[in-house]
Amino acid sequence: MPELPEVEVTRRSVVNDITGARIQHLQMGKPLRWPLGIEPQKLQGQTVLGVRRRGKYLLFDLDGGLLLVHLGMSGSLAFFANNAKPPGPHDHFDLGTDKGLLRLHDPRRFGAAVWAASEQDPVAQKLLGHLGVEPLGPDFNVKDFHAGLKTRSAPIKQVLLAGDLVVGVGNIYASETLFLAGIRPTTRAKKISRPRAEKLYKAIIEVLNKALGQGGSTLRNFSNVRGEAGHFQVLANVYDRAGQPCRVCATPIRGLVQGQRSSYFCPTCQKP
DNA sequence: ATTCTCACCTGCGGGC
DNA sequence: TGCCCGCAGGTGAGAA
Repeated sequence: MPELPEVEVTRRSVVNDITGARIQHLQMGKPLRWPLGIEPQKLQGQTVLGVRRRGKYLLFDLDGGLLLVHLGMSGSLAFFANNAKPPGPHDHFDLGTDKGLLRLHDPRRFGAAVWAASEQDPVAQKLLGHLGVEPLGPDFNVKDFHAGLKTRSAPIKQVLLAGDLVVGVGNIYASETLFLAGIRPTTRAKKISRPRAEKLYKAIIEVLNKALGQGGSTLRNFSNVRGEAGHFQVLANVYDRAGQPCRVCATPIRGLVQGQRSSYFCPTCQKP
């Protein structure tokens, strides 16, 4: 489910609720992708200092360490200021605090909550160390982006998804940004010229910001911590629109599979 | 070093 | 109605 916009929407919707909260209890459900890595009771009494985002990870800064949360494919967070229901069969991580209960709901359990002493902790570095630049941050620039593309022979769609050049672009927004840039998903990254790299660079920023403004995309069940869905999906130009007419030129959108992930493109608007 | 494939897990929609 | 299949917003590990 969640790509950068959804994770950032989640962060923004929870940061005021959780910042300053003192952890009172922690309850785990079924195992998630990775173990928490600490005895849950050792988090009791710690205070949440803030919530940051790195790629698709949420970083809860505690006064005694760091809690990394990933939403996987089907995860979402909910915050209950009071009277939360008991955890359901897909609620696998409950963080009870004096300000309310933060709950990770994740049917497929590809998500995770991982404790690390700090960002330099090997546990954190294993997850964050290889991540590329933040596309909505000050370090994202055309020059470095194009230089990075030049070193990769893989199809551009898969380079975007890999997250080691630029983070946060997942399966929906990869197809959408490539449509906006007029580049086919199969185009080899190193073949992309500087002008086209610049179009793609701008498209990434534009698409992610637009999705943020729509509260993200809700295909099945994504919502922010107040249970509100996103609306970007209805604005998608190509994602999940195989066979439907391109919104620009009416050519039927094509679908294909790359690296076991579906891609979508307009054969007229997007050039190899 | 980079690229590719697999694995993890559950639910849902489509076709028969 | 019910079963089976394929597919779903991610990503680390291991192989090639």
